[in-house]
Amino acid sequence: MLEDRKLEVLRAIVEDYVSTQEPVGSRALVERHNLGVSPATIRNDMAALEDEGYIAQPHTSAGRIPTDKGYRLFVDRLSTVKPLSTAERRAIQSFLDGALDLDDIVTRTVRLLATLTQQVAVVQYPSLSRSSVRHVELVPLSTTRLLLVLITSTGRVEQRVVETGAELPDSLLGELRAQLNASTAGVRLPDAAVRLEDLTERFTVEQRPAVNAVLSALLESLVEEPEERVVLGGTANLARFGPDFPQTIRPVLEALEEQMVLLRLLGEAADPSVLQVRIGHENPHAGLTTTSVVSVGYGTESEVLAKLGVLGPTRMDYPGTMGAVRAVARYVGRIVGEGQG
Amino acid sequence: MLEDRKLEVLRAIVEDYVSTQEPVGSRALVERHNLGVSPATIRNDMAALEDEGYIAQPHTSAGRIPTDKGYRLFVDRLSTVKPLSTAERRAIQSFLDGALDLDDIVTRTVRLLATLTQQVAVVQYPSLSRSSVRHVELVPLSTTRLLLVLITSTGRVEQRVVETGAELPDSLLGELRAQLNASTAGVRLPDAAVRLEDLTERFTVEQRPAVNAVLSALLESLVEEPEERVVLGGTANLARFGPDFPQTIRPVLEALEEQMVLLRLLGEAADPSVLQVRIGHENPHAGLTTTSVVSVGYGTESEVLAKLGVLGPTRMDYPGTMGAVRAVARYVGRIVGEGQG
DNA sequence: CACTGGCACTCTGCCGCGGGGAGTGCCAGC
DNA sequence: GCTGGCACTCCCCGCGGCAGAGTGCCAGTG
Repeated sequence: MLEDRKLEVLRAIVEDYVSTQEPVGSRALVERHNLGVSPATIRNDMAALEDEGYIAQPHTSAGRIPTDKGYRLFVDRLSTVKPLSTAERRAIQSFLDGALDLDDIVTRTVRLLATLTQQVAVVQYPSLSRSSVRHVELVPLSTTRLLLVLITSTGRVEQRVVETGAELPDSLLGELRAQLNASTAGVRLPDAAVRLEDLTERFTVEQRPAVNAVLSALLESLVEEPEERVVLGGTANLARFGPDFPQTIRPVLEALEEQMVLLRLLGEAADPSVLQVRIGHENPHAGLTTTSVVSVGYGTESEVLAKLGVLGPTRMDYPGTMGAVRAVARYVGRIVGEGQG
Repeated sequence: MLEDRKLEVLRAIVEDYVSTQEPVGSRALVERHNLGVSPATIRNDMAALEDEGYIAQPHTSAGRIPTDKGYRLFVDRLSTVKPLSTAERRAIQSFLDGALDLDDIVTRTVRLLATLTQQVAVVQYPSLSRSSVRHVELVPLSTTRLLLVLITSTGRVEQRVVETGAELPDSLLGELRAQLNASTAGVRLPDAAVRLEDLTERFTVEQRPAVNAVLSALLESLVEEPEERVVLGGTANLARFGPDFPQTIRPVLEALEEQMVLLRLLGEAADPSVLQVRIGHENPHAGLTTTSVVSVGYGTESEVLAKLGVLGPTRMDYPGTMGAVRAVARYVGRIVGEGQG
């Protein structure tokens, strides 16, 4: 009984603090939530919760605010993901259905997430390594330079300029193009890299330098998993961060400019198909300790292709945000999945 | 003599205000700049400048700050573009020279501009309409869908999924690909659009629906000049905007999320090869009235391919910013120009 | 034993006050 | 036309006091 009420108190504190953004005291707590006890009793519980590190006082004789640990408990045990309203679901669908190509899908998704959650949205492009080769194209730019274009099953297009060193006649180019496509089309990117290995031998010694230049460029595109691109939106919502502003927002904006940081924010979940919540200090970046990240993978049923998520102040509406992130991920996954066929 | 000194006073006010960010008074003015007169004299000049609308007082008995009109005069007649130091020039060069492809060039440029000016940088991708067709590629996705890839002379790649409606056998696909390339390769984009017009007639009536689907998709890519993409960076520098923060930064962040707004910010100069400065209310966007934009076109000697620029508070170092923007534009123009060959 | 009401205490936020300082406008004088 | 001087205005800052909110503790009660 006692333990239960303490948890209930913590839940109430989190909810009130999230909605009012002000430290919450014992009196206000009993008034808003109908816990059937007096403020004094609540005070005892609060003292205990504070001892255990779930809440804290900004100053003596102020109300309590949740700590990161408190939010953690709230997310893990005291809340359930809030499903979206049907109106919201319909809005998501109609907003995403008009998308033309991959760029468009990603752009729309990031906007959608941002407006839905009123926070900063982050969407990663579908990963190369988990998609397969659709087509490889070689386009001559000059006698010794050509453009290598790699098209993947997710609709992504990678391009790269290759210096062949030696001259590359059209006939050879055609042959090479045919060979490349024959041995890689429909194959997973990492596997395709393997297939390239013995391709050199099918060409004459004179041809090899140029061929090898192309091959190694393609290999890099395939293997290096170059720049896993990340797009973000809704930065204007940072303005809602709070009054202790400039110090808070500066490092966040800086962090958001670094692709690497964004990738790490989304990354590293044991099972990426499960909603992941990183709260405050749990984040892998020093500038984001007053910030929480809600992220999840998206893709087909069998596979996660990339991740998306939302970033906001630790004091955020976790159930709502988690619901929105999960719902958007499902829709996007479905759409990207279709493109797979 | 008198007029000259008044201008000198205005110049001094702008410079001091930019560096201190505080209203500047008559005493401080004579101390820092060695105008050979007394504060009382300066006060008379200031009163005149205020009457004419070049400066204003935040409150009675405070110093003066420049108005938009004051900055305008400063930029037009009282300052010269400040050339970069050789160290800076060298840094620009080495930073941009490592670029691999067009994406990379643009990304690096935007970072460079942001760090150089300590402000928000905006770079537009080289325009399609001024470049020419390098290659058109058709890649089958399914029996009735294919991916159209357009590669331009600036290294840009446009992709689009086409629903052909009817089935499109490989042989026809090859024929169509050949025809498309034959009639458009090396041609300016708008001109290429014209060349497509009579292409339909070379195919049989049964083939035409599918062919036309492809043609119209390509036409759109060529003509519509779809999404002239704009990239920005250095948003963290918004944190330096000032203490009257949240109200100021919010609309700016919102404006920066709109591609259309960014385009208009850069756009619409009579001669885009000349540095353009938009000060405060001169901007075409309501949220950016406390903001100035310094922009200029970049490209080859004969042609402007796109624009880039910097956005910051009206209270900015105009000579330095203008110098940096101009220098970066020149280097980028040179690099993009090389790719033209 | 858990809960309650009461009480004393602490700290914040806010208001009004007053002085110092910076800056101005004006005027009389050189 | 420039200058020094002077009175005036207004902002900013620190101070003290007061109300309010919240706490911790304690003694009392079912």
